[in-house]
Amino acid sequence: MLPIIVIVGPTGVGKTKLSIELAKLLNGEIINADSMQVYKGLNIGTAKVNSSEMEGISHHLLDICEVDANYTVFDYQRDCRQKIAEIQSENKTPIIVGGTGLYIKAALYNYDFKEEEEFDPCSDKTNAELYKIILQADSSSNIHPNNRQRLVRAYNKIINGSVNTQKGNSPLYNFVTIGLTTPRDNLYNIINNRVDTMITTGLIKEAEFFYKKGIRSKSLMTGIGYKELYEYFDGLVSLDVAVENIKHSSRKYAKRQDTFFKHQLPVSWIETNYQDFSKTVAEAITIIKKEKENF
RNA sequence: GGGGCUUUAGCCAAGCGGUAAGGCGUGGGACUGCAACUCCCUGAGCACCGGUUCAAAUCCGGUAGGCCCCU
Repeated sequence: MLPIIVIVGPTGVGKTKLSIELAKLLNGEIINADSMQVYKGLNIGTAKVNSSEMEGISHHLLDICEVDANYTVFDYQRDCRQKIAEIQSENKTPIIVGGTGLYIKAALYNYDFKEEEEFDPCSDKTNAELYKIILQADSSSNIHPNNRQRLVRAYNKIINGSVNTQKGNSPLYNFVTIGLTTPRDNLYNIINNRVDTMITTGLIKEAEFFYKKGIRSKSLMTGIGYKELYEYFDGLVSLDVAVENIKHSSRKYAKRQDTFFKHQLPVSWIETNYQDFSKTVAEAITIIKKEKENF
């Protein structure tokens, strides 16, 4: 049996295309690992695969919740593990594809999440106070004292009785991680052009549909492409500025993805060959075969 | 031809005699519940030449570029 195949890389490098080619060659089924593509209706802005591009390959964890749902890593970990089990029980190869590093890592490694009863936003505590409490509970914590979001999270873990003294770095599955990459300037060009294309192919309408319904859920207010257009609809910026902001957010996002994958996952990198994509596929196959021997 | 204003990092910009704020971008990094999130780190010696002063981006003179007004 083949190991699980994981395909990562910044937005726009060709992960989707590679995943489908590999699925065809390796009897695979694809599991989405993109935190925004789980939402129904966010299609253009998230560059979601459409049914004709799927070429008959089964895709999982796409469109599994409404835009106003509050889907998190906790849910993803559970759902992804379940899909892995299902696919493997049919003797097929799970191919996890996506840009959300945390989701992938939480699914594949021993990350422990517990169902939590209450969430304390800590509005009565300063960062310094939270930091102090966290250090007392876990002296190895490396959360920065300015990172309120993480401090509040860690504090809640403590009051829920699940102190993270252990770093989750033990993989629970056999898997190969293939990272697609391309030089930074090229990536930025691709991103900029892709945003222009999204705009001309209906991103504004897609976002406006939810805006008019008055929906300001997490997905729309944090998803790149949507949050910037909401500012435009709100009359805060011009359309041109909004589009520039989308490009800018996308570039920064791609950079953060690079950093995460480079340091948080055991990635074998391949530079995408845009002239002859079959060479990219062949390289991926070579890596997978080599890994298979090691198992 | 005459007069006034202006010139600080890739961009915006503070500084008004005592040894260059800040923002943006860029690059690097962190990462167990908003992760397309959140957070951290990262640069110049002040257009050029000369002068005054213990000390000049800051004052004076000249040169060059920019902006504006007059003839």
